[in-house]
Amino acid sequence: MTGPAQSGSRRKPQERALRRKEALVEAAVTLLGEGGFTAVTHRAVAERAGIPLAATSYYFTSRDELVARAFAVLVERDLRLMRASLTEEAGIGSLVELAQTLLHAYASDRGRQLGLWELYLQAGREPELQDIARSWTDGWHDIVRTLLERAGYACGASEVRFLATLVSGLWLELLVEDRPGSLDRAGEMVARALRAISA
Amino acid sequence: MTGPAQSGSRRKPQERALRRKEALVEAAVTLLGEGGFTAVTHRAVAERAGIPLAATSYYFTSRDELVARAFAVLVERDLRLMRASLTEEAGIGSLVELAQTLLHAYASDRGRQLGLWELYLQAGREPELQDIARSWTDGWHDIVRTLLERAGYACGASEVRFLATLVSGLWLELLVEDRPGSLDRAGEMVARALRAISA
DNA sequence: ACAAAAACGGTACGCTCGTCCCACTTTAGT
DNA sequence: ACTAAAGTGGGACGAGCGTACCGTTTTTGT
Repeated sequence: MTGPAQSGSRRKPQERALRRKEALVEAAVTLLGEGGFTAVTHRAVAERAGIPLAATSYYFTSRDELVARAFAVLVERDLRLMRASLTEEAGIGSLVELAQTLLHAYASDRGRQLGLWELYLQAGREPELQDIARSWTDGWHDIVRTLLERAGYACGASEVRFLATLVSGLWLELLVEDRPGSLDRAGEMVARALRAISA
Repeated sequence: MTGPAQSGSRRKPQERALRRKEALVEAAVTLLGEGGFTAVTHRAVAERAGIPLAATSYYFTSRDELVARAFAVLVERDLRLMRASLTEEAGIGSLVELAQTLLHAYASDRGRQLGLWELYLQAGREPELQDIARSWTDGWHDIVRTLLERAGYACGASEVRFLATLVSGLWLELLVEDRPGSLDRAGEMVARALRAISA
């Protein structure tokens, strides 16, 4: 029942337990990408992680907590991945190309991205997810900021928001309806936004 | 079981049946707004519509079909509402004010909007919903186009996409995380986008 | 060594879900 | 008037769900 693992701990948690808990979150993340929010069930997660069913209730007091944890991990990982591909390719080509690289990287991981947006949207209904959703937005804005700074653009908070929001919209539309030529048009729009900022 | 109501109909459907089917869709729309995608169950819909459970299976071959129908209705209604508030207020103030009016109207119907986006996102996984999702985007673009034309802006397909996508992103962010001052910042960004277009 | 706490895992409860079955009533074409 | 189709609705089935129970094993502080 109520797992004493994460509540009032009078002893330090064991190492294997931490690994198992991590494995559960990992399985939840995978399942979220494969089948969306509804696919993340206790049984599916347990089976995917190779761990008995009861363990999921032991490590997480509820399914919501497990989902929230998966959301947080997914956001963190997403931001890290974005930062990584950003530092790698900096200075190679134009910002537009970089944006396309980012968008392309996302398209290769469609299921995971859909799951992430799904959880983001869920945050609109469940206050417990709000903070994570905001941290995603904030992190993304930070990335856009450093990107603009590095390229020598003027970037107050307003400019950053402008570009970040546009790319988010672009990216979501690209993800849901993948129409032919969307990528090119996306690049075109980013270019237009950059012109608007530099002016 | 398999309802012969919508398949090979050798007789014309009865009027009461049509009303009931409509009532079911209406209930589904409401429930979607209240509790999101997962709240639209056969039982909940039937109860809300004041109709026995079995009827939901009679009129719709599956839950997915019911949800898809609700999605279509929601999109159509949403576009109509937007067009309406658009013709009403045209010429009153600036485009920025108009955008704020639109965004404000949406905020007043938060649950419904969240449900709509939820279904839009779901379209990324279920091909049956793709067409509806695209018709939403297309309809929205049309609205932005007439809006721009009326205000005397140059509006090729590129300009329309630019503004429409930006506002979509704005709008979603406003909906999920409602941070203080978001509305003002949204107006600011729309103004910037319009400057970018007119230039 | 020994208790206490943590970890473990098989199992079961209670519930809700989508869907189906089937007997019944109403409607409409002839 | 008759008959076949359409409509109706109570009930049930099987599956999957979140979660709790509880005896067992392992770890840990003393």
